[in-house]
Amino acid sequence: MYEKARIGIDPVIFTIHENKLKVLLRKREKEPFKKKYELFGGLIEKNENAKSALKRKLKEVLDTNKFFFKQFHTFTNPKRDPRMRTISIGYVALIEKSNVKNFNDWFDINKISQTTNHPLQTKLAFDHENIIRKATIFLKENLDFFAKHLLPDKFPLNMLQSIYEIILEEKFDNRNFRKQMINSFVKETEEYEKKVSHRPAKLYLFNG
Amino acid sequence: MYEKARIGIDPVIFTIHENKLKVLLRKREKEPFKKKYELFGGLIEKNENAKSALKRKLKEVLDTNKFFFKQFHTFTNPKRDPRMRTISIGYVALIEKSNVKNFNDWFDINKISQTTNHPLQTKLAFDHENIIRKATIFLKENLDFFAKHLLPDKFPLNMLQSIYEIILEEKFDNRNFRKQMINSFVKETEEYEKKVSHRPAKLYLFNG
DNA sequence: GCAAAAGTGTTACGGCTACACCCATGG
DNA sequence: CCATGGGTGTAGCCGTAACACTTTTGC
Repeated sequence: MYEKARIGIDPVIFTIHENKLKVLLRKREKEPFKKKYELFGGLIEKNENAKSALKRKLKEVLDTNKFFFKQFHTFTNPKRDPRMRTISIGYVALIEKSNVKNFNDWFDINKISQTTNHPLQTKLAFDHENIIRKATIFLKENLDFFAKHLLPDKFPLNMLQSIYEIILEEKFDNRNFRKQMINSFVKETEEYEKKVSHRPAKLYLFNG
Repeated sequence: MYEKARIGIDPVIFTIHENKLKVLLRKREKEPFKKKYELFGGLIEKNENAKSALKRKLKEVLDTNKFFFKQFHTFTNPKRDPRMRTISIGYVALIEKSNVKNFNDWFDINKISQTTNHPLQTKLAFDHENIIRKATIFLKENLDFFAKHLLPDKFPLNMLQSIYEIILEEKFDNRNFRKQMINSFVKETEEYEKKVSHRPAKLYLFNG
């Protein structure tokens, strides 16, 4: 016989800060998983679809409407929440760092997943470590489409390169990287960086 | 306040038959959407995850365990089922045609989506036309990984090429196609096609 | 004038595209 | 011997990779 379930949404919220890929987490104050870290999830309400629930939750958590998100996988293990059957729709969410109010609760992705080797002693609540792992893979696979949401409208090409290098954990040749981006995704503006104590960079825009 | 929902799984089951990409559908016998066609969906039961529910359902519908499937999107519109709130996890499922028992209920994908231009008069129940459309896009985008599940273990290269051509609706140069596949996905065997009234093709296998 | 980061051009290589004819088998 | 589909090689082009020095600004 079928069983009804609560429908959760779990956004894995990423930003780039201090040259690290970071995820927003909070510490649980109640059981289960008291004092473990978790994603800022929520539940879908009556007459609401997942997208609206997600927007509502992100607005509440981030205190802005300036974010991007995309669904990547739905998690349905019947024991994933020990209290009550709850499935969760996983989203990747991206916010540009100048829209972030404070960086207290943001964690370096590489500091989180280093616990992966200790399956019995995970730092994270529920299946959230798994959700974050899958979200990170999804982010890497789709970086060409997602990178713009981690940048201001106008940005120096080297900032774009550094986002690729941080997320893909790989260095790129500066000349080749510029050529590729100009050929496919970005175009130059007439503006320049300001107030930097070195040669100011030309600013670029994403096409389309 | 949150609302519990039924959790459905909706596999879009594809095969290649008579040089067409076909989807398995059934005609509804009851309201709502009586006499419209629908996917062979199901509901997740107690203590069951989506993957098990899907396997159970596919086994029942296809009368075999020889199929492949992959989750691609979850549909959550609160009005998608007029009877009761039901979200649905969409899967692409693939079956090789020699494992199909009969082809009565299989529909050419291009005959289904030609109704897309008439939004007020869809042939399909619920949001299943939308689910099929998204599944088809997902199949196209991932064909390099999925093609093997539409073929027998050992197959002629030209059969692989025809699968690419049917699904992507695009012709490929035979020499170039062979070189690419041999370089990346397949290797030859020592076996040949049998009982064909022309030069028998060498059979190939997927790597790994 | 020094520190810091921006910006730029060329060559070599490899992969991709375009293209047309011969081969093996059954009937 | 004919019909049917299987199978093959090469040359040109294009994109990618490798590589190091000059420029602009603030201080």
